[in-house]
Amino acid sequence: MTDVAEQSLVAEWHALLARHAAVSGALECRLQDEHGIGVNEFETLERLATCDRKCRAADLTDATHLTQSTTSRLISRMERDGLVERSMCDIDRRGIFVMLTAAGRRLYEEAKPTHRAVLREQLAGEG
Amino acid sequence: MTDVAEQSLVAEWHALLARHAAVSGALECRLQDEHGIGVNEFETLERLATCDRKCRAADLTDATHLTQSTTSRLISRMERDGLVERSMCDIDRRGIFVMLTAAGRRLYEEAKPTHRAVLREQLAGEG
DNA sequence: AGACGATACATGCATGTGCATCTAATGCAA
DNA sequence: TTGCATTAGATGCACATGCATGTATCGTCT
Repeated sequence: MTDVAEQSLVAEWHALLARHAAVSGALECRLQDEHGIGVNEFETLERLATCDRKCRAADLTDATHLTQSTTSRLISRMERDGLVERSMCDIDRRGIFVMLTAAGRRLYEEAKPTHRAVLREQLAGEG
Repeated sequence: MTDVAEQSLVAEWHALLARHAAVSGALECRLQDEHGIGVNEFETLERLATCDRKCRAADLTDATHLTQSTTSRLISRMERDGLVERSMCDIDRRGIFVMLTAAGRRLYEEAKPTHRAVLREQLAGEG
C-alpha cells in the first residue's frame, strides 16, 4: 500500500470519526435538552416502537451497538423511568421481552421530530 | 420532507453508526490486545508524533473529539504509563505542553502498522 | 496599577461502560 | 433421565466520561 493510499485511509477514518462526533453530539444535546433522553435511549424507543411493541433484549443490543451488560442496565434505567416494561418471555424462560409503555410511546413520538431535525441539519447535502 | 427522504436520512445515520461501531470496535480490540492502548491513546500518540513533539492539551482535545476534562485525565494516564510528559508552557503559563517520551514514540511506531491494517480491513472498498 | 471577564487546565462527583462472572434455562447426547 | 456445554440476561467491580466547579493566568479596559 502506498503512502498516499494509507493517508487517504487515515483521512477517511478521521472524517468518519468527526462526522460521528458531530451528529451524535448534536443528537445527544438536543434530545437531552428537549426530551431528557440520550441517543441510546432514543434508538431503543425507536426499535421498540417499530417492532410490534415486543422485543428481546438481545435485539436492542444489536440496535444500539452496545454490549449485553450495558443494554441490560439501559433497560433498567428506562424501566425505572417508566418508559419500558420487562416481561417474561414464555417461549424461552431465560429471555425477556421489553415493551414500550404508553409514556414511552408518547416520548418517542415527541422526540422523533427533534431527532429527524438534527439529522437534517447534520447530514444535509452529504448523502 | 417526504417520508422516503426521512427514511433515507435515518438509514444514513444508522449506517454511520454501524460503520463507526465496527471500525472503532475493531481498532479498540486490536490496539488493546497487541499494544495495550485504546483508540484515544493512539490518536493522541499520533497527534503528538506529527506535531513537532510539542502540543497543547487543547489540541489533543480537538484530535480526539473528547471533552477537556477527559483529555486532562487521558494525559494523566499516559503520563503515569510513561508515554508522555507534561511541561510548563512558557509562553502562556495557564497552559501545558504535552510531549512524547521515547517510550511513547516507540509505542506509536509499533502500533501504527496495526492501526493501518485494521483500517484497511474495515474500510476496504468503501472509500 | 487595579479590576474584571475570559481562558487553560485540574478535579470532585455522579453516572455510564465493558469485562468477568453468576444464575437460570435450554438443547443435545449418552 | 442425567449430565454437560451453550445461551439469555443480571450484576460486582474497576475504570472512563461529562458536568460543574476550582485555581491560576491572561488580556483588556479604566
